Amino acid sequence: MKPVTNSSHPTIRDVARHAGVSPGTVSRVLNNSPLVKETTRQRVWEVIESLNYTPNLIARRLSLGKSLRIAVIVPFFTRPAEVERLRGVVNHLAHTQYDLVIHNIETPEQRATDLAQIPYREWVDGVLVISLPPEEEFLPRLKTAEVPIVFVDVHHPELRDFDLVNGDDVRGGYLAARHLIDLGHRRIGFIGDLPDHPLGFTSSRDRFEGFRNALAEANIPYDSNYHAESVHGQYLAQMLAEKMLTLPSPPTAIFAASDTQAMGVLTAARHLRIPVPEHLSIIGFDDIQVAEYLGLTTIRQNLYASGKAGVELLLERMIDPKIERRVVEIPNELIIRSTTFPPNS
Amino acid sequence: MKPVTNSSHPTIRDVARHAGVSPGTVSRVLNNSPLVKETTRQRVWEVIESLNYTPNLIARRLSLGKSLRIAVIVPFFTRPAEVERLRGVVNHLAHTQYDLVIHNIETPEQRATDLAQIPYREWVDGVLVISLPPEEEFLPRLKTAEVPIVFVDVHHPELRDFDLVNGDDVRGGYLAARHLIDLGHRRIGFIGDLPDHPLGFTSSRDRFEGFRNALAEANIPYDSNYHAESVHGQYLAQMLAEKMLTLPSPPTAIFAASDTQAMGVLTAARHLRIPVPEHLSIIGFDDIQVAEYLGLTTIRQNLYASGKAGVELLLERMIDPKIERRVVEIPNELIIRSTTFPPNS
DNA sequence: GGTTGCAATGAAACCGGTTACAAATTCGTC
DNA sequence: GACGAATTTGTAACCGGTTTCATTGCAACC
Repeated sequence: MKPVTNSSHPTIRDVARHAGVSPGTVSRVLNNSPLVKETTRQRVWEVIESLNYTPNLIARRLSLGKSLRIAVIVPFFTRPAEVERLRGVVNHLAHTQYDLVIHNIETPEQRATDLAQIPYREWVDGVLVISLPPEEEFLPRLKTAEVPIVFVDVHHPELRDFDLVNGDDVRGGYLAARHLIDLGHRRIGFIGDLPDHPLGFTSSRDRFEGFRNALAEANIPYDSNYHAESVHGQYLAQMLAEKMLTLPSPPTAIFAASDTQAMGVLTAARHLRIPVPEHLSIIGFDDIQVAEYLGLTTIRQNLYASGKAGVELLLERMIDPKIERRVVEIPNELIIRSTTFPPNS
Repeated sequence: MKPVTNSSHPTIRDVARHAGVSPGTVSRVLNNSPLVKETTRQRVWEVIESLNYTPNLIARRLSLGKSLRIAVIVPFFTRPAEVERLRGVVNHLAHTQYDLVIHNIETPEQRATDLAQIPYREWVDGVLVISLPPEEEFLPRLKTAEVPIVFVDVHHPELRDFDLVNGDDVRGGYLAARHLIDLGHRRIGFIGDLPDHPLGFTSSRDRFEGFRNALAEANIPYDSNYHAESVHGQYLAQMLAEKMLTLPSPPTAIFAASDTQAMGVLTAARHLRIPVPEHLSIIGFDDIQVAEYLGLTTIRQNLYASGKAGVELLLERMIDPKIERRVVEIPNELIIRSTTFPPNS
């Protein structure tokens, strides 16, 4: 046994030398191969512990041809809803050997760069795309990517071949409108995002679709005065709401396509001194954390569960790429709090 | 020139073969070495592009002995304040060749595992520890770690050897109290976290210290009735506030050690029908996103800047480990909104 | 024309694991 | 005690880059 002269970290060959075996045997011990005699296994473990040896993951990756890493591509990851999804991802991944690399996307250019580079075996073993519809031109490349890709919260007709985790925005919008209709409202406003977001988000549009379905079902005609859209944000929603609420015949209820926008509507009502919910009912979407504090009636998406489900699908597909394609639906839920009430007739 | 028979990704040797040069030369071209003739460089680039070659980062890491990766260790990364810091980190890192791996910590055990394993050269090239004081027993190990470590928002006397990025919680607490005192308040309550948090957070304690300093400076005696602490959370803060506000001589103003807790105080006031700010002033800390919506007076920490500064320090130290140790202070700022007002005497 | 010197390139070792294959050891049986 | 089979171990190639060192090619100079 030579003394340890190496000041840096010991390698598998150091361990082998000290234990009087070959590097291959040490590798087998580390990987719990059954092909090692019990006494040898113990001797090797003793040396490993006495040397404080830890395997070099990078070498391991190279030799295995795997990166042991998963990328998640997510827009505006500081938004409350995305954070909650990410929490599901991170916590589930903590129990595995995989690392998580987060790619934050805020512009279409960033998305193009990342979607183009990521799906190569050398970089990551799997990709989770959250809330980010791919551009048409990238679809062929994604379909032939060498690593599995799972989409979470992405509604796009061309994703028929991928594993998906989705909430049903159309149904969520339906639930919201239905709730207002059931309370007796007939003049119901909608405030959402612009339908042509540069990153192609569809949730607002889909929620509106469900909203319209519910209205149609109840024979309430569509009134374009009660329909307003703008770039996502609380303040702009407030502006739209103030305009809508000062119409000659204002709505008695407003469905906002997100809780953030619902907060804008709440502010507008406060400004105009319209009592909520007595004279104006407001319902949001997402159930972000502050919604409970505000007593905001909303549609809850189980965001944590959607992140977790996404990782699970991805890990399973990484193990066996041939399993049948699956679609997980995360149900929406109506959370009734104190901003909705029957109209005062 | 042989045809491309290899279905998988081309390697540096494929490029070399097609360009009629050696792998070493291709590597030099890729790394912009000046030791390559211009004509050769062009020929190699042409082949690289025609083959759609991209270097295998893992092999590169192994060969360079670097992981090209940075770890950030952060507790409860879904909390609004941490998210905002992370945004500073992620966005700044996007321009570099480094990847980010996030380790979410929610228990002391997790912290122990991660702090013990991470600082080895094989795993990461640098570590950013956010809001997480190390346990005493780990300090020696951190001091002899092989990779640079930068602490952000960690106040601990034993970190004299590390680069630090900190807000001044004591001063922030002072600013908050000072504001209330300047408005004329004399009966001022404090609601914060328990001083002995399992993860050792110190911010609430420090903010209280600044608070007491301001009181002492104004000759306001300390009254333990006006001092309450509990586990972090909105609801528990509400309970404490309700108790404090039903004292025979309740405070006219309350400083909450976080905006989350300030929201609990707001709820308490609403329950007890105490008008804010006319009969009760409330000031928080952090300036989380919803604070603006609520009109909450608070102390703003520039969280984005602190995350960004942390990465900058880390990257600089990774380039040159011998540079002088630095401490960056992120100033706090009093944001006056509509929950503070002179007491009605 | 023969050196000298420098720029450009190639060959091969190396990073630290994994693994196919060959070799050695152990075991059971006759 | 010898034999074959089963078990265990060693050897060496390999993953795909980087880099040291040796070598080549070419121009400049005497």
